[in-house]
Amino acid sequence: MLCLPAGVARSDVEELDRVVRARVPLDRGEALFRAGEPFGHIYVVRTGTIRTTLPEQDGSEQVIGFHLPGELVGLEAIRDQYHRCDAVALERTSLCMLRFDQLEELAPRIPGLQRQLYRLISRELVEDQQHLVALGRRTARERVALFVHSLSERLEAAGYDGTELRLAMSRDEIANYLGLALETVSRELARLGEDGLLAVDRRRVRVLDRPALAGVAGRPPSPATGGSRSQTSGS
Amino acid sequence: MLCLPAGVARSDVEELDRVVRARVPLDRGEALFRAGEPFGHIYVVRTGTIRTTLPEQDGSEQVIGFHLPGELVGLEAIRDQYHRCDAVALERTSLCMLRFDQLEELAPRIPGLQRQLYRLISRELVEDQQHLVALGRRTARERVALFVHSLSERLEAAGYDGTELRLAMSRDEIANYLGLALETVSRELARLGEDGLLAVDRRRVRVLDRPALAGVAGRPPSPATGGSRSQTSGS
DNA sequence: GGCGGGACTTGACCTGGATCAATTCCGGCC
DNA sequence: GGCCGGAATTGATCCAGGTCAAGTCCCGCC
Repeated sequence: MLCLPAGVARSDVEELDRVVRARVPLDRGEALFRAGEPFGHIYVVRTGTIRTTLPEQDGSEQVIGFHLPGELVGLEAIRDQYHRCDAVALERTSLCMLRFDQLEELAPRIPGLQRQLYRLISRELVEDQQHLVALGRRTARERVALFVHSLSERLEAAGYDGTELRLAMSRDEIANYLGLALETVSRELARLGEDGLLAVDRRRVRVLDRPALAGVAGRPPSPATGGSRSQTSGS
Repeated sequence: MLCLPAGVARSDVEELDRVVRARVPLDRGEALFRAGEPFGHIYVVRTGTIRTTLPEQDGSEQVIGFHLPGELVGLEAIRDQYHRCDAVALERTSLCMLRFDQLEELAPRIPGLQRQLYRLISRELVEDQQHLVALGRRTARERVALFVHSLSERLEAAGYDGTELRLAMSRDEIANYLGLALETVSRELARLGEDGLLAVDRRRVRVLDRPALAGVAGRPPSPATGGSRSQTSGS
């Protein structure tokens, strides 16, 4: 039930509880924070999905990330002590809210907590980098495949079934995230369906051929972290 | 001369010196680390430029970032304890090499150091997010303008002249970074020159009209951190 | 100082995905 | 159960930028 559980001794639980100020429940569409608000807490998603967007000066928004259970939200604000993006719940979502100053003070004193915190931060960095790869010179098909594949992997990492996804986000939001038009996302999802990699029914997506999906996505084939090159299955 | 200087008391300098294992000098083209190598240190750029790239399975590489003086390199490796990108010097570069485990142990004990570390990490996150904005549905012109503008700002943050840039990276690397073809980068730089925003001479770029550049880049006009919307200057 | 080669520029053409425009579908509500 | 509205699909056209193809320039090296 804790938010940063790895390797934390039972005896430290009550100390941690001081930091975890609250379990924040949000309804679909509610904001966790908005760009410009002062920074004070970081958040861990427990259930649900948080979308972060960077407001553009022309009024539009760039979707920066979708945060799934176990992932952190709000780190970008540490630098300047105010939030630079909006964070909104895409569905009923529950989060842990951690006072950052207390966490900072407590983390070094609890074995494993500091390390766990660094790992989670690093994970966000890695997530952004995946995103960068998706946006840099890849075809629409590859982007969409990478998106679904990444969602699938992350849901599995959070203990969910990674083959049976219920997308919390609209086509429009996916398109924005991937740097595509929403029509293109729709078309490419349909095509991945026709090709037998996915079964797409509105926001319900079933991964039918994980290796082929990973192939199209341009991701290493498996949890096998070897160095061997391998072919993408050419549809 | 220190690498993480902000707010660190003089008396702690020698402790810090234990952590700073070495000043690493790299020649143009030399690697700081490669994807797959075990993680042990993080690095602070002192002078020069580091390029980080994520290897793709098809053998190509996605340029993830350019790291300028004062910026951190190697954070992505904390998560899995091995590096997932290549880091290479684009010119003669000098870095501080910090043993991460010692830094972890020391940081909480030196007032200001921990906070400074968090800030630098957060900065990397923010930098990646800028990059994401650049890649998400922007025109080639906007991307290139944003790139130059961001370089300019960061160089100024590092104490350099932000109007007189010497690009350490090739057109090809910029193109990869921005998700464009190198010919397009060349053309758009030329166009920004024709329009009087920049003076471009090979790798020498002078910023002639900063506000207009920021406008094209879609960035808020100035260091004025108000909330007021403002117009982009047309052409 | 001349030579070779990589980096950059410039031009012509072509295509992937954006844009515009209906149409369908589903889910909530009365 | 029928109606309404937002979300998604599907189709037709168009264009920004990719690709291909010459040049040109500069810099290091002999």
